[in-house]
Amino acid sequence: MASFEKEIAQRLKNKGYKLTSQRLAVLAAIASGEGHMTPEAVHERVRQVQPGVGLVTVYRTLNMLVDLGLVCEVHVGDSCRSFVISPAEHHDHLVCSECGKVVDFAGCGLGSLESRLAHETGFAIDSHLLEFLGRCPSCRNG
Amino acid sequence: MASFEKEIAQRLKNKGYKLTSQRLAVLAAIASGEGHMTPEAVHERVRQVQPGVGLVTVYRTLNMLVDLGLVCEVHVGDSCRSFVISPAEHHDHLVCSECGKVVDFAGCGLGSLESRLAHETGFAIDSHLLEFLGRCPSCRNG
DNA sequence: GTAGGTGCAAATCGTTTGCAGTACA
DNA sequence: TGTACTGCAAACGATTTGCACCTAC
Repeated sequence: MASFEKEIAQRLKNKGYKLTSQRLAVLAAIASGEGHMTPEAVHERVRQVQPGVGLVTVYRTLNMLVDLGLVCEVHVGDSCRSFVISPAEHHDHLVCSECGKVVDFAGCGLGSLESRLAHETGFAIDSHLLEFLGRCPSCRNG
Repeated sequence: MASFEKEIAQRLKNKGYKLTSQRLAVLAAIASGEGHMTPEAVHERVRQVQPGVGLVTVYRTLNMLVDLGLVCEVHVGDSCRSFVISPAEHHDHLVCSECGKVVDFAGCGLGSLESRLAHETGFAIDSHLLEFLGRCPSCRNG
């Protein structure tokens, strides 16, 4: 965990941000969650550790973390603005429609489709958003 | 256009909805737009034809049209809730990050990835959301 | 010591709901 | 003619902003 914090501190410093206990708490809250979390849910979890933290701070911190690439948004399902911890590299999401659990995966293999589309439409493609929606093993059995 | 309206009227009737001038205007507004449109933008365009139409009606109509499968949502980019005309079959989107133009495409070829993920993670995959973000030919040259 | 971060309350934005009048079937 | 649709205003929830105090660097 110490090295984790050091890594974070470094990334914050690189962008001119300061490392505060609130920011660590927000990050820890998201990291400890199994699935995507709404700002509200993050706030609730943060308060269990640091009761004084305001919802406003959670919002500000979330925006900062997205800017840093430490967390990313999930779109699929109910809420349009939920957050999950983001691995450094490009990845996509597999989301459980019942419990909200999120599994990351890399190697979406969209390269050839991307080339085909670029060729057919003339678009210069920069990025993509890919999310699968389904039911995770626990929810299938439950 | 007449056959277009007849088709729409039929689909509305099938679900027990009535065909009103406001609904046609909303649909026409979205259909005439090149790209994805926010509820606000749809409202503005509708008012150019029928000044009296309220934003509330636009919202209600959009929900109804999504329910009918006549329009669908776009997630990528700035706004989380924009709408485009939807072809009947499953399709995905290619969105221009500059002008907002949306191109539909079918045959995303995600079947094998889906099977692989289902096998590796144990998820029962129901659906997916795939959107490419890039710059369209006009915006590249402009 | 200073710039940036925090927390509160209030403002703001997007969206939905209640209700009386209106229009389609 | 009756039921569903519309439009207004008001309510509502989520997110942002202003400001005084506090804290990491």
